[in-house]
Amino acid sequence: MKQRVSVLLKAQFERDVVLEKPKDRSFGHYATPIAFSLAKELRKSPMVIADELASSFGNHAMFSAVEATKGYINFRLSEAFMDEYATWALENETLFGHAEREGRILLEFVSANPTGPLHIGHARGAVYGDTLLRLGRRLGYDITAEYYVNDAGNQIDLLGLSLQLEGQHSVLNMEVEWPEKYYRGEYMTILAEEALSAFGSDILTNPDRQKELALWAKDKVMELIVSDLGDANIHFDTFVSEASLYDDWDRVMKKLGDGVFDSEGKLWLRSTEYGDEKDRVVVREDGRPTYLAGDIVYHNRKFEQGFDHYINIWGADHHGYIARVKAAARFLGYDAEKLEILLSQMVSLLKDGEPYKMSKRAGNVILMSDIVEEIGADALRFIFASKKSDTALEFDVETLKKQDNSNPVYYVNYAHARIMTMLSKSVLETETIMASELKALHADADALLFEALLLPEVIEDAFSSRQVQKLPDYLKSLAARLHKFYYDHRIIGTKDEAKLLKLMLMVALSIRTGLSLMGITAKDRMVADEK
RNA sequence: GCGCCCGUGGCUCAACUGGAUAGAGUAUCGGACUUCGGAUCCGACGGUUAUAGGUUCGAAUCCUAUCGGGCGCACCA
Repeated sequence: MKQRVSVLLKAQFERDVVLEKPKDRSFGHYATPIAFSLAKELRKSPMVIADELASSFGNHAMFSAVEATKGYINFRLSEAFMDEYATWALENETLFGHAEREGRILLEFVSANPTGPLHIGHARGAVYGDTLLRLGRRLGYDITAEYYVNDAGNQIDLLGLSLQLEGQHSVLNMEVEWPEKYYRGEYMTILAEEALSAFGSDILTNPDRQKELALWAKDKVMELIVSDLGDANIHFDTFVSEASLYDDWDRVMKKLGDGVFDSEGKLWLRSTEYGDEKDRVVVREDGRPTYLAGDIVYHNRKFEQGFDHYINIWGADHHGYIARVKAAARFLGYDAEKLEILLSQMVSLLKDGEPYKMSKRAGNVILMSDIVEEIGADALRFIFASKKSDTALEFDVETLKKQDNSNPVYYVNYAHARIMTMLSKSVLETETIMASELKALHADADALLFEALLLPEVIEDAFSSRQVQKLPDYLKSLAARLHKFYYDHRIIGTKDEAKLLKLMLMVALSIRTGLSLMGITAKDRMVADEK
């Protein structure tokens, strides 16, 4: 909708036009401050320019009014235009918000180590990534969701060791000496028991079988992770194993060319050349590759697949890592601009205003699965998508359990359910409702219709700015308008029933579509939990 | 010490990326049910946008400095 207005204005004014929504809707639906930027050039006051531009506009079917106010030019969309757009949307639900964007994007996110179940920090990155994925796909991009599995390196050795010790300690009741760092938690006990029944006790006691145990365990842990993600409606297209990449190492190293050099018996990446603080070790003295080596081969693999754009979502604690990976991309001969790295910041949970207790059982972390169980996947997704990903988030789980308007998921769902209830109570046929025209609406209905039609531009804005919180913000505001409208105006049994129900259908469509882009299924009925 | 992120009513967050009177929820106080779901709605209270300068028609947003907080500064991932 904004797109169409923008194109029209660009043609009319023969230049790019900034289009915004007036703070006060009584001014109109859209506005442009173009007169301010022309003022200097034309040596005239913005007021005069705005007046001239507005009056030169003439009549256009898309607008019912074009007016200049205090230097702004305000546009009011015509009812005919909005009715036509709404009718199209209702008849083409799956196309509503679609923008025919082209381009193949590789989106890598979560990529948590296969050494334990997902915690709450992973969950934020997961929700952020999956929401971006859904938004981008809606716009038409061809996006592959990828998970990089770090199944090589020290942490896998440590997984094998930890699991043996756990087995000796809690399954075989042996005395063990714990190292300084090891993996722990309920899942380790369960894995140890499983290992015992699958392979016998030797697997838990024989140091020579640690590696074998580790490789078995990381697959098990991955199953756990995939299941946790699935519970939140998050699914990946591809999983890339770090261990499987090293066969390619020699070839990729040659490709790095001058980007690497030998010193002190080690191989270094000359990352300072591209702004990194220091050069980084890629292969240690003993010949073992560092984590960076894997990431270089992995990113080479990404680029060789020829996507148009690459997005990585990393925990904010990895921000220092960005420079070296981008440097590697350039040494490999690729455009580092195509590699976009987004950060997802820390999460801290509260419960009744107090810090959420990390359970010993879980291994002193807050598990994603525990929170999903406590507040539900919908609430988790909604709240995690509600704040800019690159700033720290703090929220209280108790708020998300309430069933009133302090809980945004409830509030938005209730708006949808209200509409569904109205429709079921009306005697009108769908055809009658759809055949009615959205015209001669009062101001509240007009405002609600316009709000409902904004979803496509919210999707566009949220995806292109990578700020997914714009979607939940919009849904809360649309739901609020709906609730108020419902309170102020009766619909069933009035002479305007058909067209107002068509308006309701449009609002419901935007809510349902918006929620689905956050991986949440809109509710048709609200059922109170039994206490 | 260096780098990245951040600082907006008591609390949790917005503000169309430089635009009109800085908006929601929560908390507190006060209202609205013979009507489609009151799981809702309305009103009041609450702000020098951390501080100080600067840039311009215009700044919460951009620049500089200071203060405060988080994260990082591995041959760990």
